[in-house]
Amino acid sequence: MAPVTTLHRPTHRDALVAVTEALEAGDLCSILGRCTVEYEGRAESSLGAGDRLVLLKPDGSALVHTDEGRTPVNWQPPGSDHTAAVRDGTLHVVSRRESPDETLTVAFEAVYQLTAMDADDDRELDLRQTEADLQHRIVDDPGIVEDGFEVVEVERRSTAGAMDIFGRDAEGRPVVVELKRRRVGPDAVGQLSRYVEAVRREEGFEESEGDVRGVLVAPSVTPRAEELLAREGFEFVGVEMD
Amino acid sequence: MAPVTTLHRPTHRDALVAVTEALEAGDLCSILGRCTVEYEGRAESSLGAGDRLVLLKPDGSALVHTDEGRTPVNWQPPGSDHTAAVRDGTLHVVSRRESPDETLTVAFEAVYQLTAMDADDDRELDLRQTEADLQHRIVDDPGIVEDGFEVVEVERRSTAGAMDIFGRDAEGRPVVVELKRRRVGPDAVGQLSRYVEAVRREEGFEESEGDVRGVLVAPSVTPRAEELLAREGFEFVGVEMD
DNA sequence: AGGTCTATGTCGTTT
DNA sequence: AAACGACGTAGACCT
Repeated sequence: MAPVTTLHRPTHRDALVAVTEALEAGDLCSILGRCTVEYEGRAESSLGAGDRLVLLKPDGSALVHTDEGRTPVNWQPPGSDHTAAVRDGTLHVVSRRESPDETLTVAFEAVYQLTAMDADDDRELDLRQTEADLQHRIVDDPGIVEDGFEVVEVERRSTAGAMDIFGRDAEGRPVVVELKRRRVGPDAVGQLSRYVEAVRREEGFEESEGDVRGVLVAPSVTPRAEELLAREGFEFVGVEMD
Repeated sequence: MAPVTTLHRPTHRDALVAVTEALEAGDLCSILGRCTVEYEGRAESSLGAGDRLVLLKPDGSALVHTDEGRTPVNWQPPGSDHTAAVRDGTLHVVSRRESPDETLTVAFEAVYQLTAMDADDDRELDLRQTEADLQHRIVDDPGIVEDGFEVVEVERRSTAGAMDIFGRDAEGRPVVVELKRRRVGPDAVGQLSRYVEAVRREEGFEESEGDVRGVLVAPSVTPRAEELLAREGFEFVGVEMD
């Protein structure tokens, strides 16, 4: 039934009790208040006082959201330990993790509202039009790459890593296929290049079945990527994602 | 003073009024409730019913958070248009944007709590230990790269893009420096490689001042990246970020 | 609006 | 735990 308990403009001491209980209970805890934020870990940051929403999750995530942006100004990843304390009469929320050693400290001047929700949520997101979907489509219909193309192996491993699709063209030449769900830049060409080079090094293809081909399959290419493709002698095949 | 107004278990019609007013007023709006979520745009997704926190920001961002993860299950970037409506007696929140055309639809079976905050926040995040900081450090003290190194140009542009630092070594040979604030993988070597190639192509360095050198400056390198560096004849210089 | 790159990227998967 | 790559990446900066 998802009980939700709310405190309005609680004293810092009452807020402390409520946060502690919410963390104990495994509740999703949302705090609206005026706060400063310090972070130290992989990098470090300071944020002056402002009105923000702080979200503490039972999995150890912490998020500090301002009134702008999709991305939190500050955060802590899942697996962190949240603790609350009152120091100098003000509420402090600290989230720590080790490896890497990182600490997020939120100091509230004022707490406007504190809410704890016992969230009931067992549904998982069903996401379509991913790169994996494109891979499956090509396995089902290799002609998407080109006439006569055959899939030999998916996620074939090499010293350069796993390539999306390894196959053969109509003449039996080895083909490395790199997939992207969106318009590709220079980085994707670099990736394809590393795989093709690895296949060339690892197997004596040149003499037996012809040189290794590289094919990039994506909705479109940027100009710089196109130039790189041409320079490396690779090809591009356009696909729609829907 | 950040007025915060809260509704507890409002009717869907009352929730509609409150959301609409909050969006009008430019408030940060947080909704706790049981909902399903549909997304269609660059990809598409469905999410079954569960208890979540939905955050609507005055800049047009929308976030749907479950009780797990740093990343929202679903979202809409800043610049989207939020609208609310009651259909079949239940509250629907829709966030749309064009270019790309994307729609997020949140349908509430139940609203546990609805909060609007007139957030006052003009402070910006001060972030340290970024790549830009490393760049400044090297401009101030080029010896970090190597003895006798001189910075010629920062963000020098080439047909392959802007390189972090372009300089000369003690013998006057051209050096392309690529910076990373953390341990680097194969992609960074590819980047360096593209810049070095561009410089080689664009200028007749080989004959006049010797071959173009490539140096990767970062805290550390992964094995695959190290192998690539060696193969391309590039060098690595280790730095601490603190 | 599109291209390119950084990020405390995060997240999943595999070694 | 480290490595590697995908992500509806987001965000910044530049053309």
